[in-house]
Amino acid sequence: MAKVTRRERERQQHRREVLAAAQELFSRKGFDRTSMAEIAERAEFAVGTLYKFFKDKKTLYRALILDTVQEFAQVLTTALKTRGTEVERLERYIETKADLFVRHIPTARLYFAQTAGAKYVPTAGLDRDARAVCKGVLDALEAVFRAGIRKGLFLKTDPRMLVLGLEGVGNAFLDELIERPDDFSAETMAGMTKTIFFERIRLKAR
Amino acid sequence: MAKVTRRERERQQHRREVLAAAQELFSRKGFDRTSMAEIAERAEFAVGTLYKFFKDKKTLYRALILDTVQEFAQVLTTALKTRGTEVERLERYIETKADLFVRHIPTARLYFAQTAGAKYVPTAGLDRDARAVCKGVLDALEAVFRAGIRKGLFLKTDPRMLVLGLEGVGNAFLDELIERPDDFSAETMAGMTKTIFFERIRLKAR
DNA sequence: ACAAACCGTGAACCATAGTTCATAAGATAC
DNA sequence: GTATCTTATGAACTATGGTTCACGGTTTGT
Repeated sequence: MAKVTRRERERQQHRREVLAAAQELFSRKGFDRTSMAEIAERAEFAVGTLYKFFKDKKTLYRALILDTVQEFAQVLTTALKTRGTEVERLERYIETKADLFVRHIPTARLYFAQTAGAKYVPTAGLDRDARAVCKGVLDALEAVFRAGIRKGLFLKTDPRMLVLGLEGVGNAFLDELIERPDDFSAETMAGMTKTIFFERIRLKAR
Repeated sequence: MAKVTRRERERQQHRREVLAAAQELFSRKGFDRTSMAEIAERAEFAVGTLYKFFKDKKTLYRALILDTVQEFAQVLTTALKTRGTEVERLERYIETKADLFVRHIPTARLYFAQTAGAKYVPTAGLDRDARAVCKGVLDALEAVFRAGIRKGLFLKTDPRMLVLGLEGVGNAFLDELIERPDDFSAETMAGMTKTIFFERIRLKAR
């Protein structure tokens, strides 16, 4: 008998189905406005079944967030570690992020909920280790800026400020992209981010 | 008998006290996680009393948001309408906003909840006219960019993009400022916003 | 001084939604 | 084929929190 039996495989499959349903609902309506009954209905299970997979609602949410965040963080840090100058690496980060977000909008919303919007989301405080993963990405970003500053590529400032700034512009555009996906392309958004952050917006000197 | 009797004055005072309590709680914990009982306790009234002032919880929240948002919008649009080049006006906007936000942190959180974080806040949809007020500020901002572009001060792009970008950077810094007010001053934050947005971050050409 | 109007009270009411559990259905093992 | 173990079910239970309302105290007007 194989270690991974059909039973176990199906169980895991069902678990994933629950997570998928939860992802759709949580990302659209947030933690408090999504009920276990809704998740159950969407996943085509009874409420009680959800509790076979997850101890309670918070645990389900946490599991979902952690999955989501880890997956994204993985891709983003990889993008940051590619070869090239610091500017090129940051540009790759921006493009990758834009691409990733348009392709996985519900996931992106949840990722946002943990990063940008975390303070206004009632679930802040449920996360802990998801937060640590997000911080990992920001730290990697900071390291790139730090290196760039050392090499004289960037203005000599607190790299944390640059991280904040880049994430600020980038997320603002991505948010727009997610909300109105038909108005602009991922490329436009990534391009604008790069322009604002690395080129001059203002044309004339004062 | 004066039109405004003592009774009416005190009633209005009590109403304001309720709003103040609600502001503190809503801004810290959000709509869903704040109970009427808590608001009542903090305002030193009985639950029933809250319903003498506001039809229900949503109405109370809406009233609060509208007050908050109008007050802020007023100050911000004024800042945008001062004399000077477009760049100067935007700079004044940035400084004013930073100053306003540090001085009124709970209010600022609520303002954010309506603008930046609105999508991840379960109360999205309660607002309507508050949203219109916020949009007014963004439109004024867009007009300034549009004028700047026409005069050749800024890159010839969609002014909406520039609005998004400026708000993105600015809010990212302000958020940091609100969360960790001791780490940085309002001036530093405003300065960084201006640097990123109007000057060059990158020093060398490619 | 009396009545009417007003304000504040908080226990009780009710709706919603998270959680449990006895039971049924199905799979696995022998 | 039967026994056993696993999984799924959803009605019932419970907790939480928004809302109501009958009441007591106080101010206002006559």
